[in-house]
Amino acid sequence: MAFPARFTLYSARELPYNTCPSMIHLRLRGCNRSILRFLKSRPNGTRNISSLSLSSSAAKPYYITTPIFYPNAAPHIGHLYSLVAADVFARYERLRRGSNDVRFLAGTDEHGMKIQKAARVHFGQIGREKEFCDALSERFRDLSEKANISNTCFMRTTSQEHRRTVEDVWRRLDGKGFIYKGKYEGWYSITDECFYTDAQVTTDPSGTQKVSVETGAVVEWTSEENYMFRLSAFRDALRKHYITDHRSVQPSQYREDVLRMLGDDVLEDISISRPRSRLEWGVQVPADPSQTVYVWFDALLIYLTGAGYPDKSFWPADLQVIGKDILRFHAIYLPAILLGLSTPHSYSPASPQVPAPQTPAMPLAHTLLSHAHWTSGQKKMSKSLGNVADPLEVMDEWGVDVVRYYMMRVGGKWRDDADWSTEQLEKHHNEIQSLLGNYFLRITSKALRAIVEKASPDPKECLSAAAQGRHIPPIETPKEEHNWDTNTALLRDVFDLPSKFHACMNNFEAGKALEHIVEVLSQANLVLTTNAPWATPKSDDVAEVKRHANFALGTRVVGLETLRVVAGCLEPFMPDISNKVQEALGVEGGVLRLDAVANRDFSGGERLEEFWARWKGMEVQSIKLFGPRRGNIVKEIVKKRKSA
RNA sequence: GGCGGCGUAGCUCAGCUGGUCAGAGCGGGGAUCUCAUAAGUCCCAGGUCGGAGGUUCGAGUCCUCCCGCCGCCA
Repeated sequence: MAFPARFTLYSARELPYNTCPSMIHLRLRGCNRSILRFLKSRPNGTRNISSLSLSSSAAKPYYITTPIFYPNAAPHIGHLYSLVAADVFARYERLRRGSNDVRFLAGTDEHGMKIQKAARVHFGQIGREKEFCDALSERFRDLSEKANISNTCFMRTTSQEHRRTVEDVWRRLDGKGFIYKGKYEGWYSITDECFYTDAQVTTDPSGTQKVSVETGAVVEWTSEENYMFRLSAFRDALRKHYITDHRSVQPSQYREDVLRMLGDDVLEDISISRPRSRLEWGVQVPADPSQTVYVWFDALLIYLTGAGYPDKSFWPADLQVIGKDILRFHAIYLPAILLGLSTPHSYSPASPQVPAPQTPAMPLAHTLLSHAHWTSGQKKMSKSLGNVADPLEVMDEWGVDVVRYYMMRVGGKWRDDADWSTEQLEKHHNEIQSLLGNYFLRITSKALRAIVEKASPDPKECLSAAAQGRHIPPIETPKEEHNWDTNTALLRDVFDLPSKFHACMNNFEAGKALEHIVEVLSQANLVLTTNAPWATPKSDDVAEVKRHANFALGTRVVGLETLRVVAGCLEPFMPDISNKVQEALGVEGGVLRLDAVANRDFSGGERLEEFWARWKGMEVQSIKLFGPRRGNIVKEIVKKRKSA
């Protein structure tokens, strides 16, 4: 077990990682991909490592989270969407930092009534919830692996360490008076696991029972003792935070939604426990065996557990990707809890609003990225409508990267519900295949290479000439058939791409970032057609033939450079495709820092010059980047429609 | 019921503080080159910018009302 780097056990328990059955945290310093590869090659892969952090700098690692999924339902497109969105930013951050200093949490939310009930139905006996969850949770781990999500840990709310987090947070809040015992009354729905107010229930058509207006679930009037959390005490502090911090919630419309939620008359305290008699599958309230911590309180704290709580070296989260349906929990409840943990004061009725501390022990997450949902046929996906797409199947059929591309290209604006359809998926498959895959083949074709062999300059000269608007050899009035201006224009846009790309990603505009990439690729295809470097020279004159060969080489090298930069930017979105291109171009390791992607002045970029040099006479292998083009699905659908 | 948002070419949508704003992409139709294992390129959309009023020299762009969707809250 020779390890090329030092590692330290991160959890309190001194268990060697290779013998621990389930929960190990490793913190590896100064290590590289080979360790990850090594770990993944082990029989269990990374599965018995619940957290792995690679750290190479003193700065706080970037911490990004996805929602943790309730595993009772099968993985669907929405889960994949959250995962991919977070993965794009995780991978982007690695590129930007030029290191793997990113902690990326995914996981499952496993407590609660639904699971308890389902497990009992499944096994026909009680007490086997954990076993039940093990299987369910695995499906989400599979989804993440299949989709090439680069999460560094997969946390489950049923883990021991998480229980300790929940208990500790509870005690601290309780110690400061933010938790009190209250009587809770309302219309309770067992299926929805929540209480409704009078206005939220109605009598069902048969007139025999009350049901929830929203879900139609049967409700019954229930009264019980609960522990309450003083959410109301944090309203002012939260409002201030969201008014001041414009990056706090993205896209901005959701920040306005949050402010609206906080702007209502009063922020009600919320119930955070359930009688244990009804809910056993959950964390027991410290020092009160009759109550179980309510699931959402439990679940939200996973982000702290994932950050190593009570250790704070990863906290706060830099980015929390969530669906808009859980905005309230992440924008109000969790921050209120964090404020409660941070404040040095205890609750006092005399000053019911708790101010946010100057230097909070547990700061709020920097940014919440809230995304909309996927619909199908403009309707919510639901089992009853039978319009639920299976993400695993879809990835099998279309390829992981194509699905990722589609999701981010269409759903990368985050704010509007996007419609999922095979037609659209096919269109986007064809789009990227043509723009990138086909362009790659065009640039690397044998025919073009044959022409280029007669050229004299080296790739660096070509790029330098194109960048500066020169011709090789120099000429006063270039002929139309080999005018380098098109190359110059393309190269300028290629060099502009990374900064545009950075600007978008920095604003969490993934869709727009992809748009810029698509624009460059479109232009590249156009330039290639315009230049037609494969055309036979119009004159037999030796100098003309030579000039043409040079022009063809210039066009080809600018094309290769376009591919290199595009592939670099595309890496967060389509990691596999991107790496294929980068490997073919001779970009070592498939990793390229974005700040090194473009080197406008052609000086000091040693690495760049290295692979440019390599392109001289290099056989960049023509490879197929995508699966076969799909042309029939749309046509068939149209046919059906016409005949119907 | 309250608050907020949306309604622009067949589809998906751009249009910031009112004056080249009537657009892009896709689909569809036509043409064309041929380097491409998967093609590329060019041309073609006459949509009363949901409807009705109003402000203004001038409004998808501001105001009012109405219609239709969608969120959040009650």
